[in-house]
Amino acid sequence: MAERYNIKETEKKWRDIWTAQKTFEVTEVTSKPKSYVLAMLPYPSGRIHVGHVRNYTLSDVVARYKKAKGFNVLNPMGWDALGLPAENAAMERGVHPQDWTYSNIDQMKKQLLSMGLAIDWSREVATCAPEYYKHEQSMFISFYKAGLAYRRESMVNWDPIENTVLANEQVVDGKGWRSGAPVERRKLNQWFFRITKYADELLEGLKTLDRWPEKVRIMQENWIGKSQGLQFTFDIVGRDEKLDVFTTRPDTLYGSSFAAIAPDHPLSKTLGADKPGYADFIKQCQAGGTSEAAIEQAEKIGFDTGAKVQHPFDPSIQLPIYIANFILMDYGTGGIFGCPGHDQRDHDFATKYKLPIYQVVAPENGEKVDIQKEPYVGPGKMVNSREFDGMEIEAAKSAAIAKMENLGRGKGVTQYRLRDWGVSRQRYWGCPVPMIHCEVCGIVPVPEKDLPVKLPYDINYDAPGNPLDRHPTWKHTTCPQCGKAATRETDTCDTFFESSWYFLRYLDPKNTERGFSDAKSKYWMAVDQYIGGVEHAVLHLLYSRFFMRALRDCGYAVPDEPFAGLFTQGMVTHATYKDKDGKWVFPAEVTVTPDGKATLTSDGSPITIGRIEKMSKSKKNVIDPEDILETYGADAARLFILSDSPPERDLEWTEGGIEGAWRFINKLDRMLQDDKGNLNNAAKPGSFSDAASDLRRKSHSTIAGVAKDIDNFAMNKAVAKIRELSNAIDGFNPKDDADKWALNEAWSMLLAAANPMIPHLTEELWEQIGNKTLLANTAWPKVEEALLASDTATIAVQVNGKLRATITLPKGADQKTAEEAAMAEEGVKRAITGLSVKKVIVVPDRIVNIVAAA
RNA sequence: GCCCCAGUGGUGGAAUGGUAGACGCGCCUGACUCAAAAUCAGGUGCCGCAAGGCGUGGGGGUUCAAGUCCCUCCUGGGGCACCA
Repeated sequence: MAERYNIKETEKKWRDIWTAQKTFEVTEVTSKPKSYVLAMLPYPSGRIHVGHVRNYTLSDVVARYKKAKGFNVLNPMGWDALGLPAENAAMERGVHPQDWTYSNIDQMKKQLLSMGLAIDWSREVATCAPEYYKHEQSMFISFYKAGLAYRRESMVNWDPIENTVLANEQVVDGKGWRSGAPVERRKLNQWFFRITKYADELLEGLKTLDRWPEKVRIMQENWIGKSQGLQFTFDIVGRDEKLDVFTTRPDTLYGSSFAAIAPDHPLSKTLGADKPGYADFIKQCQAGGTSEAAIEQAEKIGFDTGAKVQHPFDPSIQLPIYIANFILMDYGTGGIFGCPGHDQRDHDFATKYKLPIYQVVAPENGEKVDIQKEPYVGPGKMVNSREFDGMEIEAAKSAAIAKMENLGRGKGVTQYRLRDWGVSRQRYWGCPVPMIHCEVCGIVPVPEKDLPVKLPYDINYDAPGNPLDRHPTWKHTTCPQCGKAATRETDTCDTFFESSWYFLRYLDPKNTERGFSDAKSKYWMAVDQYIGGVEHAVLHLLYSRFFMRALRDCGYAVPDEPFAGLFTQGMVTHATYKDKDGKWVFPAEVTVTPDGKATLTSDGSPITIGRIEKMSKSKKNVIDPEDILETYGADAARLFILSDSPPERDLEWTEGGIEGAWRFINKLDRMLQDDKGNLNNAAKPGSFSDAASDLRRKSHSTIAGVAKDIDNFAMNKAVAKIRELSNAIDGFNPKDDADKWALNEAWSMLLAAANPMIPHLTEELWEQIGNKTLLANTAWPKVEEALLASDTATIAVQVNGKLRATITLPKGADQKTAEEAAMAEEGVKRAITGLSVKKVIVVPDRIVNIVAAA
């Protein structure tokens, strides 16, 4: 009996060898094609979770496979180390954010190392290091000089729990994305990045990203939110002021019955301030949007200013101007014209304030619509619209825009939903904005030679708000221009800043002069395969795309699109458990019997099994990867994660699944110990037995199939093919030297194909079958195409589309042969008894379908 | 409300319009064992003793042939949402 495979020792042995030999360290090699494989960098929370394991296993499979395929593969890792959790830990536990972060990095790195990842650790980056953020401060200044970073007073989303500003993207359903607290609106001076300058470029660029998931492209497209329409000017009756409005439905202009402006529109005060009830109304609008209930009810309210505008096409028509809470100041012009007949919101509003509702579009099929009851928003032709009558909607839009342009009152314009990216955070643990406020000179960038502006270490959290702002000395400095006393900007940057360019820093991590050299960027960029969670579909991925364009315009050599290929993995889920008191319980504390009953392991009390959900700390349905790696080893963990679900779908973590993977690891080792004496790696024999030929066909088709599956991210299918080959090897009994040669070939190919998934075991067995060089450095096996084609084909025989028999014929047998063989089958004869054959369809080597009827 | 995506055995999931259920989990039978675990051999979509019939969320359609294409409905998941 062979000694059982020692997972722990063997896995460590190979990791040490890879490290010692610097197997995965790379430099720019022009003789090979490059491949940049990148997993989204983790936040150093201190412990890896199963989602990380899935992410890095996927990127590792791709990296190892690409390396075998002859690519010069860069697969780096780093830490997204700035951010709020470190400060929360500081406040809760009195540790310093920096110390907390670095100790977390140490712990997490140990865990990652135990996964056996093919990472070039010499390029490791932590974004909280001044050596890192120095370069983004330099970029910030470049952006400022290029007009891409600017400061303005603006309404911000204020998170009252975290005491900080949130980006629009960080507000989910009116609540802070982390705290869950209802967001308030406050006015503050804030730094912004002018992402809107690239709105159209970012939209157009999506079309070139053919290796991105369709879903992510659609989400970004919606986020950018391009709409074409007409902007025009209303004259206000009896006043000099004008009202600009934007509409995507200029065709419905003759159906308008009111105009409306946002509560914070400049005209709001001008027209309304002296009217009774105005102040109350404005107060009511501001309340709306802060409280959760108000957001959900979202009732439309309006205030009649008493002022009127003239219809641009017919000054005799006068429309009342309302102030309405559903108009947004920061979209379009902050003003609209209302056409209640063909817009739901306008209809709601008109109904409430008893404004007239006119029909100007009629369905073409003559269907009657009751426009007073509900608006009609479908296709049709114009009615009650004078010169536009009879036109299709699209034609009427063009005609209305043309007419307005001729009148000199407006023009066709494009609007975007995308807003500039607010990057200011009133927080300590972030990259300091490298700016100085001087009473004389205004805002002055910190000179390049004074970078980085480092965070001070001696801070305290005794009071709420920003520790930088109340630090006794840090913010006091002198103006670089006039030399007078001045103060530093105390805002730090949104942490999405760091992750917008980290993949460039990996290319040149030791460069002290610039963030990265142009030459290295030209060699490695773009990232060939980026892998991470779909939760970053808009935020991180859009910011990174913006960053490339901004850097490009500041003279850096970067491609417009940072990520040529993107793969978004599914979540890892697990059943949830509650004890008899209704409290959540960790899976590790629960024993589940085969009949599906669960008890608390410690005292045998009953446990209720709940829904299968995304792993989350709050529901305790989490598995600690460290336990798994310790118990089953890295190979088993990796194999299980890859084998069950397609990577883009959710993966349910099950005890049975990980055990199955672990059994397979041990089985492979046992099989090899049995086969060891039966391998022949001498010269290739001239002929093979039928059984050996079958095995060889399986070996070669596995190599071809696994390659295709990995290329398509169908890792579960690749694993299935590897198991099939191992089953074929298991069932093969070599009888002569040629058989032994075929068996040796099968083992070599099995190990090569499985190496990206289970690198430790395959490396070990590779050595045991007599190889002197690392499998990690071995080229992907060459497929003998001739072997893939079998010389016979199994053909299905159907009668009226139902399977009645299968026949085996030589490949390429002609239609007549196939038809005759099919007709000779008992099952076929029986099925056509009493019927006459009308037609026979023969698809060579595939199917014969006999169409028969009475 | 709008926009995506997905519904296949007990279960995770396979299937260029051409033999539905590969591969795994679970389960059943057997071998080994005093016994159990591990391992090994075999079986396992449903109904039926069998012959056979029925089967990819429901209904309709295209086709010699539909899990796959088209229409429609249902269910689940995700994204966006006073965006004029």
